[in-house]
Amino acid sequence: MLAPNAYASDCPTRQVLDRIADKWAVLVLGLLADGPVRFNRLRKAIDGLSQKMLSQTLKNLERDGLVHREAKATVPVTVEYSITPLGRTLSETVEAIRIWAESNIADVQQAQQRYDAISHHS
Amino acid sequence: MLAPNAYASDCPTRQVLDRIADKWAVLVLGLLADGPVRFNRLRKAIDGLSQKMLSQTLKNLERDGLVHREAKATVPVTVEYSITPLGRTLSETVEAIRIWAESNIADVQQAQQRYDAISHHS
DNA sequence: CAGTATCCTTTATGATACTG
DNA sequence: CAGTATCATAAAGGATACTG
Repeated sequence: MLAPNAYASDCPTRQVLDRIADKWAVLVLGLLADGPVRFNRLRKAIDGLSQKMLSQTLKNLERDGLVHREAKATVPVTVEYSITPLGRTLSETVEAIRIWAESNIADVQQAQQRYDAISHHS
Repeated sequence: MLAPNAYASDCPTRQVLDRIADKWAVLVLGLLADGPVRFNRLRKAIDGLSQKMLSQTLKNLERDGLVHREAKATVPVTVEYSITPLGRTLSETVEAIRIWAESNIADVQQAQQRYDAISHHS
């Protein structure tokens, strides 16, 4: 069996990478990892996320089998999004990235200041 | 000490997340994790990556202290990019994502086909 | 409530040409 | 070789209005 080569553009792995390389998807998945959340609640929870982008992000995540959508026949309708088992396995590795970011933000910012100070006229 | 909240737009952690949520950055970092590589070699190694995007990506990675740039005074000049210790710690967690993608691509594709089959007129 | 549809602006990216 | 500069275009995203 051939190992996929993520450096080739026609590799399906890169499609997955592209989806994950989506800041909204990462943040949505992170929230859903803690339990089911309704549409508007997600929207309010993630600062700067527009309705359009949320809708689009959720649709992609659902299509990829990472998130489950359940509409309840109330009036008005309520829709609950939850993470799937597959999505959960992904969210765990993505969580590692968030933790890295939180742990190393100081180093990164320091590097940025050094960089900006040395000519590299921003 | 306050824990950063990645869901707030003004959180520096989200800046890091945004950088990582960049498919080219992920791919470049992945290649550099295996050893130093010159500019044009990187360009050829990553399918679909234009000179402009590579240049931009490398500049960002360097500014964040994740990648080191070293110009050698040959004629013509050769520039070698290498991963920094900080970059290496990140690349290890990012590598987990690539592995996830390669391991689960089949499930994702199957989910996509199911999704597309059920109305959801693409 | 949970979206969709449309329009419009901004941003990202590609192509090309040029330089130390 | 390793870029930068410029222009053109495509894609992403926001605002607003509307719907089941």
